[in-house]
Amino acid sequence: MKIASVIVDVPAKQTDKTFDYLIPDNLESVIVPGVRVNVPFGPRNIQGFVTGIKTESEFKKLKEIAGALDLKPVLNKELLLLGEWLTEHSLCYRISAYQAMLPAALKAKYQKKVVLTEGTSKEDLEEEARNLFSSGSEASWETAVEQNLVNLLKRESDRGLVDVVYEVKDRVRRKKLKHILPLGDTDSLAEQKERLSPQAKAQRRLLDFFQEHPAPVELKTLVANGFSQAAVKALIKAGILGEQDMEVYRDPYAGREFQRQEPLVLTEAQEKAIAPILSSIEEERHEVFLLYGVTGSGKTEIYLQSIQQVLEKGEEAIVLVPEISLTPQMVKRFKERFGDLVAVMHSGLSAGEKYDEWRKIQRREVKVVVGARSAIFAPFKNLGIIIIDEEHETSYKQEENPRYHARDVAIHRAATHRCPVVLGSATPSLESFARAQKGVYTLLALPKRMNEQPLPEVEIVDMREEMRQGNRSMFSRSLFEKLEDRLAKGEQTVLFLNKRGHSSFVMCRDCGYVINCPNCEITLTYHRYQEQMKCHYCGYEEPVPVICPECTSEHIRYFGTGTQKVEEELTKLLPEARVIRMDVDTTGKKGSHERLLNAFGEGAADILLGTQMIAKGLDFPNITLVGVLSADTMLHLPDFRSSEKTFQLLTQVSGRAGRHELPGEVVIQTYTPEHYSIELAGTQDYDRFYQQEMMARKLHKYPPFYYIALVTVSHEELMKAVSVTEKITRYISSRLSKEAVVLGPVASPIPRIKNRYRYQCLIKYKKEPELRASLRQVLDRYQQETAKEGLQISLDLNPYILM
DNA sequence: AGCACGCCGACT
DNA sequence: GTCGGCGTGCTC
Repeated sequence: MKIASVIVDVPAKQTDKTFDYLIPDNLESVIVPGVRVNVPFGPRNIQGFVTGIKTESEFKKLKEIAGALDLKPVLNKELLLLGEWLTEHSLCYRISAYQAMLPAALKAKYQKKVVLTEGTSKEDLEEEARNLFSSGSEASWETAVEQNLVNLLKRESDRGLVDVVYEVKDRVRRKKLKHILPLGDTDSLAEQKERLSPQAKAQRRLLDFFQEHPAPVELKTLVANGFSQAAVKALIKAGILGEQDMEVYRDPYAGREFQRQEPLVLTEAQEKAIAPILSSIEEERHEVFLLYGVTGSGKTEIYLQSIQQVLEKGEEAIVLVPEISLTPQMVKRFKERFGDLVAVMHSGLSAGEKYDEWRKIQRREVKVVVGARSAIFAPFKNLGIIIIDEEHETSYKQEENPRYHARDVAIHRAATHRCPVVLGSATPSLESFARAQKGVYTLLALPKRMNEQPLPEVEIVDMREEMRQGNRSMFSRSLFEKLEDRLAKGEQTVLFLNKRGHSSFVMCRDCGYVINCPNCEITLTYHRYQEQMKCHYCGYEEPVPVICPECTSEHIRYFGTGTQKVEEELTKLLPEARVIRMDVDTTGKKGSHERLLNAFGEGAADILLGTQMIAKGLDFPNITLVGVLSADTMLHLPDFRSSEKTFQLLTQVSGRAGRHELPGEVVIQTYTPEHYSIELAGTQDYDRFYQQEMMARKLHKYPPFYYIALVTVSHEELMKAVSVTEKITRYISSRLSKEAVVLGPVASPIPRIKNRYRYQCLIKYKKEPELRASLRQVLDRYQQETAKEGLQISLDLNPYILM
């Protein structure tokens, strides 16, 4: 008998290994590595992934696999290996790695139920237990617990009257639609038609139709074409037509017409940049390219034509974009070029839609996937290229287990497939640019905009000076004048602010009391719309205070500026201006993001006001002014990348202006105009910024000169968190070389979240082959306390958020 | 992670 | 003498 090795769906240290199961005869052909199975595990049934087949096991009392969930493996050989690599690389459990690689719809749902045993009727049970089974022979375990019947049921179970069963359910709902099809061939249809009663005109017409199209047709389509349901029903009853539920894909882009677009003629600069990529594709050589091109320099066309080449070779392509629902224009360009060969995967899709897109890939029905981070795991078999657009974006790093960076996964996969990776950006991450400088990546530069338009003129306004001149408004005089000017000319403006809500916090003017979250060490944010104070970390909400809780003063003031407040201010100052506001609050609903953007593109508003999310992708000819209300809000975050992020964001936002015929202008308002990331964003001088920032990183021993790893320990008791972090810090220090720097224990920048104290230890290192093993040791050492005493230890090799 | 098993104190 | 509390260790 054959034996399968299975990774079970229990994310825990002790179960992070394979378990062996016998393969029952009837499943022998189905059970291959990569299929999901149901297996008995202790007293319950759970899901697992088959990772290997063998004929012998050290374990003697093997159980049998209960069932297979797939007929075709959901993980191919490459992805199974990639999962192992990911486990090693990010120090997570293997099951977590595999689950991260699949759409959420393929995750198991568990249900615990009580069922009457065969031959038992509910009258046999004790009275209290009977009404539990009022609606049949089974009841959910949850309601049994609610009704306090657990003990009773245990007795009944001992008497053999009930059983407790564990059900593993697939979440997948394949969408099915009723289709109508002729049961006989065309000739028999003609025959049947003759036999119909002469009055049955409609039925005759229907048969005419099917004689011409002998394929299944959706009932809805028939009705839409003027056939009546009655006629269809009659023919089904007569046994001439049949109905069948057929699986269809949910298509998020259904009904959208994409006009076929042919490749554009490349500029000389583009030709020069694409040549090495094409030859790498041709020679099946793995190489990483950094495509460094200013906004509007035509990177996308290079992506498109590289993919074209890959498709001609019969291979496949993955394109990662930061968060695709944000860039409908990007999707459009891919669909226009490659039509139905494109699958799209992003967070705006429902679980079912994501699953359907994933299936198209699995069934080889598409050749290109355009998607956010997790699309890097697309189950293609012949990858010919991987493209990561806006390579510097932090959303490529997953901030929960497995904590992977899509760039690393991309390079790993591309190496196995011997194909190129193209990292594109106008403001590359320091890490990538440094690698390109060192020759690890190949640098391809597109220094000019395609239309030869100069980059927009940037004015940096010192808001301290405005204040001194008596301007207390949130708009500098210069920005306000320009706003009025655009309004008069009928041109559009984008105003950018990186904060949501109304005002960031509420403070008492008499005693200085600031309202904090009771569970987290963080100030509550005022949300005007719901008149609530909200915590962005734990979701805690409370009404806005009327009097100060500390000193009962009534002088409560709102500080900081949010998008809502700017909007109000705008309507006050420029009542005739039509404003569209875009932030998490107004784009929460599916599709609203795209709707708002389209409305702006069609000229439904003069001013687009928004947060981060409007920084990229929007490309409208009528935008001639971009205003950044406060450039320094993120500069002061406790994060060594804050300068880099500020520079990238400002450059990105500035690029929104004047992309077409009309020249653009940018106004950046700041309280620290002398800071190099703001000053150099003003002149759009990436190279000088790179030099400056590299010096700072070298000095403080940060990436790309050093790698970093972060250990965060959290516990309800402060002392426990501190002492564990201290022990860990000491242990790690003892295991590393003298070159490594171990900082800690220190309180996290957010020292308490959801009533848990947080301490951390930061490790900076260049080469420490022992580090991963040591960190695993740490997890092992504290495993019991993690399981029982509510201790949490999180490890992040290459963290992007140091909080 | 669940869950059973087992050992201890409080009770019909 | 039994019920139910939680600590311990296993799940192929």
